Amino acid sequence: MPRKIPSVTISRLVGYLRVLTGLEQSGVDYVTSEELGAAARVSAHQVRKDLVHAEASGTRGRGYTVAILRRELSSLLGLTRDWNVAIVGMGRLGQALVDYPYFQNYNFRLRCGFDNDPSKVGRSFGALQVHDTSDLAKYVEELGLDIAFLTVPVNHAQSAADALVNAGIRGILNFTPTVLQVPQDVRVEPIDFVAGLKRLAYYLQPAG
Amino acid sequence: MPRKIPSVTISRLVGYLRVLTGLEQSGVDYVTSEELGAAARVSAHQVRKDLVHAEASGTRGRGYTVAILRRELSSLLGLTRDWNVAIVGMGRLGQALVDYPYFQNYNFRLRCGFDNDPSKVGRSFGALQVHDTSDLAKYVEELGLDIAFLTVPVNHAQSAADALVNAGIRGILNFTPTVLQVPQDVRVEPIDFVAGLKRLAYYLQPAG
DNA sequence: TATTGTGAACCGGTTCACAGCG
DNA sequence: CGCTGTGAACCGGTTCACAATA
Repeated sequence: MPRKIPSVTISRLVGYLRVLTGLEQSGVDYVTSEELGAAARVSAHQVRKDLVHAEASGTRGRGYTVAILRRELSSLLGLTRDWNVAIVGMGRLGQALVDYPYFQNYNFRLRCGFDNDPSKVGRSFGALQVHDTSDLAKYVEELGLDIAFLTVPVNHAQSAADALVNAGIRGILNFTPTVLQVPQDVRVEPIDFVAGLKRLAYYLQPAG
Repeated sequence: MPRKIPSVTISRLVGYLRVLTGLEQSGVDYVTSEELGAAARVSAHQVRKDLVHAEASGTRGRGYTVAILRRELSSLLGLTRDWNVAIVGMGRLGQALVDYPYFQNYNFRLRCGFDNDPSKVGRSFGALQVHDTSDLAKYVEELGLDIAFLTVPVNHAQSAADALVNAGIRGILNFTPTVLQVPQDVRVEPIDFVAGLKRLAYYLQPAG
């Protein structure tokens, strides 16, 4: 029974997993909470608490076994099964995401793109075929789409999100600078460049 | 004297600012904490506490004056002055950011790009000229660069960050899936697609 | 009367110190 | 002996109820 894990812990677990993947590729066998924390910029205390939360365990006196811990976190985070992904909005950003190289690992499968611009529908970008947004529900069914990258212009963001929800998509990676209004059973992860920039601006101020 | 504002509050203030900008463009004069909260998906209590933190104030019985509040938040967040921005790494993603339309508002000025690929140095993407990464310090000085978008391949991310820090950049919008190690006086805001996706995967699991 | 502003209570994550154990 | 695992203390943000006020 997976106890409730704080969302901020989930974020950090994602970070640890990345470090572990690197370590495993480098042939490292064991990590201590100290080392893992240094790489992820988190205290060793925090690392241990997080890992207990995740029901992962190490060896006292030696540390955590990289391979085992990596597998445990992968599984906890749901990264052992395939996830079918679509790009909604094939503008500049959507196109750039088509061959963004870091999705390949981790079983995220880019299945298709959507756009409502007739000049794009039917085309392909790289290996990715573009369908008409009005056929969303059909392809969600056909390809078993789980997740959408939302890369439409801001003013279409909410209506596109509504369409996604109606089509049965439950996970949205929201690249538009908006707060989407979605039902509770739909999860939105914001990827907000503009918000990030504004936060930077605040902290760069002399008195920030 | 600006008291210490929690970083999570800063993030929400950025959200309120966005809503306020929209409201002002729609010609709305007043907002209540209730309305502002609904739009930003935050409780009205929270909105009020945050705004007190930000030393912004409203009118009892009526709400907050949109124009005033917008100005107060803009100023608090450091968005009244210009910020000079460079793109470091002119790959697919860097190129897509060149004409990402939502930076234009808010006084963020894209000044130039950097790359170490000779075939890109000297070229322009849109209006953006690309310089050699080894000339970073020179252009930081010359153009008064404040902020860098880091869009290089992962394996170059840390060394590029080091170069940025040495050149005097104090704010980095980190688009690479890595945790950068930087001095305390440098601020990094992560924009991490892959981490976002992994979080989605976790929450989309049946028992997530 | 409607809505802000705030002190107090609450809650939950973080830190700490140390016990547990290989 | 070294490092994990954990109960307890701490701290800070969130929630709440209500007083203040336009």
